[in-house]
Amino acid sequence: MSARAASGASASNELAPSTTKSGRRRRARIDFPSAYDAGSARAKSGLASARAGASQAPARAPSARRTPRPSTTGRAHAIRPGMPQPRLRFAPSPTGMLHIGGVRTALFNWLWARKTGGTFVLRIEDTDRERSTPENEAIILRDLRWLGLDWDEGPDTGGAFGPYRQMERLPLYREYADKLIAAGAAYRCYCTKEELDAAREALKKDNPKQQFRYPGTCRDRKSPTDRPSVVRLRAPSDGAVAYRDLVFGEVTTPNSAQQDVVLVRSDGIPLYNFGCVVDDLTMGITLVARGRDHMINTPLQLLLYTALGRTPPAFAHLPMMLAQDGQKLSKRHGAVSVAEYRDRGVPATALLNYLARFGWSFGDEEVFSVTDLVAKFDWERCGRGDGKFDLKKLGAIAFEHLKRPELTSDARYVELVTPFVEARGLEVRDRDLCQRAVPLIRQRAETLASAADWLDWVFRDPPAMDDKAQKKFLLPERAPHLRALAARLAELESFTTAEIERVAKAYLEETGAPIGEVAQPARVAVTGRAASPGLYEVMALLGRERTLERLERGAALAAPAT
RNA sequence: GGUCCCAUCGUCUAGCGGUUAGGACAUCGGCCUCUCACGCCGGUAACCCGGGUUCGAUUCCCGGUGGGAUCGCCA
Repeated sequence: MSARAASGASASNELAPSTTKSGRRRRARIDFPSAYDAGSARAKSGLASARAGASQAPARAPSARRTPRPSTTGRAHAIRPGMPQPRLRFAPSPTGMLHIGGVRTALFNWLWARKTGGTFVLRIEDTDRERSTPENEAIILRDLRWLGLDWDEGPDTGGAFGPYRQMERLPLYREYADKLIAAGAAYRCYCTKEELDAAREALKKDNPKQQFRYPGTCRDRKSPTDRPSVVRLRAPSDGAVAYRDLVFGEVTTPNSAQQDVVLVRSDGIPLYNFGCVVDDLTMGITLVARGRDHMINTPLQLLLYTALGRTPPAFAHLPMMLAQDGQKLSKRHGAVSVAEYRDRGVPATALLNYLARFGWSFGDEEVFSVTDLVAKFDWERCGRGDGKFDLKKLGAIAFEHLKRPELTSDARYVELVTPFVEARGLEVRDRDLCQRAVPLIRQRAETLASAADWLDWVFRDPPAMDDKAQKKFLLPERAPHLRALAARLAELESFTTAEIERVAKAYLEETGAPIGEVAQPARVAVTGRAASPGLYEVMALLGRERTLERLERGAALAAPAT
């Protein structure tokens, strides 16, 4: 890695060094009693019951948890004519930066939407009023745009299913909460948070290992009071919920694991699980793809769909992306915010490529353009094992994207690198010059920041002189070589790489000077560094005037006029 | 502790009953070479353990162990 860094000057333009860890995967499986999983017309499991509402899934799946292999023919998520247009969503909470775990989730949803011709919805889950801010929302939108993950419906673009911010949909939650209460699937609870917290603490003191469960105080309360109340789910205690995850296969959870969770706060604002269900329902979401950390919420949400008498969407959970030490990815474990990678010069396409390969694979292929990804993505190729984020691998992918013209054209490269060059206090006045320089540095930069460093001498006049390089190569006895070379180059008819090389070779042959005693000093004179693209290419790029000027200056530095 | 999930090189992964267990990153050699790179060649390196099923398990089943997720009027 260190090798690709600009050796001459600033060193750390590379992505951090690091280590990573393991992960594994396995085949996936799909379909669920969802109206949207097209495949086999799976029975809409006995939903619809209101009372203690809950689908009585095959209470306790016998054994066979690991579903067989997905049949090529009956893929629940297969694209087939006649099925409703897929509607996917990414529902970030504006409580912080957009981080790479979230981007991975957004990406998979986006890929599927784009691949199937479906719709990608951006929904802002801002019901945590303590932490949500408009600033964070703006940052999330900005970063998604930078990544190119465009949405068809969202808070800024609007759409037929809006509004797209949960705080603007409060009446809807109230309506659905009332439905649940009317159906007996939920009830008002007047217990205060303080009372419950106290009880929770008491239990913790008594029996730390036991899980606190709402005691059911208000479950059968007959007389409403004037006190503030929350809406609680009347959770069923027997039976089980089963669904077929597109990635994990069949998942069965006993209802005994459920609790009378709070659905709506006393101030009328819904909690995650409820708002999420109401929105996915009312926004017509057909497939919910999200991180595995949400897998625990799915059975409860399924219970809610059932209680509401509605068909749930299909679900796909993605394995977790952990930090290199196996811990949950967070600010404390390396960079997690998208903005950070962008600022470090990782091209968006490279970040997307890396993230797509995380939990998804396509044979032995490692490098994909976004177009490739859209064409090749498939839930079936998603793995199940959690993985660890590997900065080095991201760097390698970024390098490939920057190196290959088919992934980043010369013109595109110029666009991408310009801000980084300007950040160094330089001006890219001559775009054409920059574009001609790109081929010379492609195989040397892993990030755009590094690329800008490699380009420094192209735009800085005179070039910044590296002390060590100057001391080592611009020796007094080399000055004559530089002057002689300059003199010969001055005579050249066409100042091209081939001609320059011809003249240089001839000079070496005639004088018998070791190439190292001429080329290295010349390189330092012309670029200010001991490491650079090929000397002849560099000179041709700079042109005769600047080359001669720099050779003379180098000679002067080597043998100061006395 | 309850519930859910996972388990192939250091890392990301391929594998879908029979392979010398493949690729990529990383790492170690070498070649190429005007420097640095790129590239090329080669090396080290993995099926968590135990039972089944089977003529044959990395692959299927069960158990164990290990790891992760989650148990809030957060999302």
